[in-house]
Amino acid sequence: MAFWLFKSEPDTWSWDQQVAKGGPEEWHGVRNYQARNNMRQMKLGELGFYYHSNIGKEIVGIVRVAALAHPDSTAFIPGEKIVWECVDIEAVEPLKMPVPLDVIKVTPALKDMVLVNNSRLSVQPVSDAEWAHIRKMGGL
DNA sequence: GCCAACGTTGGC
DNA sequence: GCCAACGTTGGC
Repeated sequence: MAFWLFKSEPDTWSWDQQVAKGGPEEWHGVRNYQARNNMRQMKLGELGFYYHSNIGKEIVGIVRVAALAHPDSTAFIPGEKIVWECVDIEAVEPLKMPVPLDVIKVTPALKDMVLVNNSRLSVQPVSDAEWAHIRKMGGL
């Protein structure tokens, strides 16, 4: 069981919209090979954090992988091979208290998080220890 | 709004 | 295959 982190600009697609969706939603639009490869490794039912970049800059909720990686329907160019893929995710529950980036940065147990060291990667792995730590900080 | 970090593109 | 130029992301 691996853990993940999904980044989204709330301007584009926010946690509230994800919740309002009430079910699985394609995590489309990822155009980065590392992020795609992470999605390919996801298994059904695995959990991830939902992070708001730019506005908020905090982890706000927990999502579940609801469909394995499949071709990204927004990446279709006639005559070209589809290289971009996405999983589907659905909202599970919000953190009772969002965990902001600046707090993560000053927490020694979280100093190796990808979010701290490669903030531009939009789909990231999270270690078991980091997962447990942030859950607790978030009041779950 | 600025800029650092990173990824991609394209000339050689 | 290298690397400079460029575009994008995202924190500040």
